[in-house]
Amino acid sequence: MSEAAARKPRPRNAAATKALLLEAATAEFAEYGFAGARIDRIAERAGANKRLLYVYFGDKNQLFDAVVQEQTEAVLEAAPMDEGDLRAFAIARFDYMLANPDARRLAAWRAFEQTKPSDAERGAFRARIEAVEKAQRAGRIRTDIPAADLFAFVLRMTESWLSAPPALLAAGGGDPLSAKRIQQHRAALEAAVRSLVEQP
Amino acid sequence: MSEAAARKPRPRNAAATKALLLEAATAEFAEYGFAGARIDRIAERAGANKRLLYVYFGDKNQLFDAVVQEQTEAVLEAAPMDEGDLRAFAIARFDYMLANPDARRLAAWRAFEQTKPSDAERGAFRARIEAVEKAQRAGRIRTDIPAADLFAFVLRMTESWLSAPPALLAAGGGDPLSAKRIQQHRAALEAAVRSLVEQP
DNA sequence: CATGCTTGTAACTGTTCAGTTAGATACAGC
DNA sequence: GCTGTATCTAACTGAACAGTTACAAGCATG
Repeated sequence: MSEAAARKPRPRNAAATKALLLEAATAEFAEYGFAGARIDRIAERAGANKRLLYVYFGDKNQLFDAVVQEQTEAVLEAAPMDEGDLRAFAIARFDYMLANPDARRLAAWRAFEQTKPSDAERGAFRARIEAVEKAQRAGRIRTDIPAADLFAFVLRMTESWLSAPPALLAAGGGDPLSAKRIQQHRAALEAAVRSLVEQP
Repeated sequence: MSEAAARKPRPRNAAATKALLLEAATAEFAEYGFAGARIDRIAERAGANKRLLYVYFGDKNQLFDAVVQEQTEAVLEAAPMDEGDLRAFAIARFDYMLANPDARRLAAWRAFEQTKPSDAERGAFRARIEAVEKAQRAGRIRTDIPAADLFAFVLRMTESWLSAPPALLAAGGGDPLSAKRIQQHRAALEAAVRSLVEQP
């Protein structure tokens, strides 16, 4: 019993433990991707026992799905697109990605891992494309490029700097991620999207 | 000896075997990423013995470096940028990525991987940025967006459709990767880059 | 204060993996 | 043909990994 007394079991709180595990998993998957992520490391990050991970989430795949779903919803909510305003959408998405590096990296990983998209995610994209189409019909933005293509361009442009190849960032002078440089790029993004979407 | 006769050892050709292994490794890393790639599967793909992989390339990390370096050089060569012509660059890069899915996936991987970029790669990016700056000074393209930012936008736009989130491609109607749709997007890319780079 | 369900832990298991060992076969120079 | 070196192979090894087992302790309800 001398040993047992030395242990310090964590206070019992299922919801809090589950949230800690999800948070730890988010960081782990963002850092290493799905294949590179380690279950033991996630449990350690969360300060929880590995077993609980299986109790709460099933297996590694389901845990990854849970992380992806939460992050996807957060990004979609953070960057809405009212009235097909691609410029506002781009800036909102850029700001969110700037504030949430894990979300940025998970988005990149997900593009790579090619998992089947959920109906909800597909629906969210469809709604955005339709909003762009509506703006086209209203004559607010150019019509010579299909709405889906226009949206795809803008989507990628929001990540152009923050997820640029390291070699590209290193090629320029100065610190590419200083607050000042980031603000400069943010202004560039706004100007670029404006030029891209306006009637030619 | 009865068994030995049944085996069919491959003809001896070090250079050919090495090339086969590199090709197989490229496909494997493109498909699964670094952590997901399997050494045994690479050897099997190449129809060569695993041991040779260690003889020719060292270990998994060095093999990955060899693949990345080869692919990086190929992409840089396929999409040059003469006179800071971003439009021609974008189309050339798009066409190359269209014809080389492995290169596309490896580029996506490299974009967010944290490894230190090589001097050669950094130099290649620097040369491209300088070409854009030169075009700016010559008054051929807009100057209100820094050359590096402009280049980063165009770089990403070349991958917007081919590496779009699956949910986005699935949201549109029809087959997003049919030859006809691809050509439509190619034209959209050309128009988009033109609008983006011209003097506002 | 007993019973049963929830939350937690440590130690274990079977498998898969990168990397190694020991040795066989082709081929070039003598 | 004999010998040494380069090329190739199958079988092995130790570590790492996802997932499991067996059990302990808290906590609510009678």
